[in-house]
Amino acid sequence: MAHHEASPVPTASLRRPAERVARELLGATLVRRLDGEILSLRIVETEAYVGPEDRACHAFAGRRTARTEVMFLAGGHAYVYFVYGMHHCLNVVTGPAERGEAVLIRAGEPLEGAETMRRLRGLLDRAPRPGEIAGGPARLCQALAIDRTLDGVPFGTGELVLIRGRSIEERDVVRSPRVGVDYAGEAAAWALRFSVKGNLHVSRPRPG
DNA sequence: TGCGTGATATTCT
DNA sequence: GAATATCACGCAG
Repeated sequence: MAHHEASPVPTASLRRPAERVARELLGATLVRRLDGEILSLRIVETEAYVGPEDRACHAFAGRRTARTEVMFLAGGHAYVYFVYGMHHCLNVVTGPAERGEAVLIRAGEPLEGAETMRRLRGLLDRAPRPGEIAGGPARLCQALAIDRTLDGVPFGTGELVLIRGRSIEERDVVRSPRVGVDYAGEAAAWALRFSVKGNLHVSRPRPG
């Protein structure tokens, strides 16, 4: 048993700007409670979607639809969307209510419940390589059984919890452009992808 | 390197 | 309403 109590990421800290939250969530632990079992992973890669002025953000220009509605809740809620006909992606809503910004959780390093995550990923028959379980936003959701039923749930009170981790040193943080947002004009070049330098669980394409 | 796959947003009638 | 374009991806090959 660890000496220090596991302390949740304070909700107030999630109500700050997405760029800052994305940086600070590196090294934090994402906990998923699934049928009483605890699955957890250490967050090693995130992306900030900074709000109305960000063309890559689903809530660009304040666009408010059935899908994006939870992005306008106050920071600290989960925003889960479905894309490409088969994939889910998990975001942490950030900022104050009505802003429409979020942080995409892109990759994690399995901690507790790795066996169950392997099963959920269909990788029980062989030894997965680093990053194969949760290296990528859709893989991470599959490994943690996250889908739209979790859209809008608050972090910290049930199925999803964020736990503070040892903070990542500045020299170990890599900033690079976000993945798959070439359509977003000048925003495509903004360095809002954060990852832990050299970590093998970070998704492709590798930053840098 | 292609492409599945279906929800979503946008643009028509 | 309906047609169409697009997509914050992953895997096969």
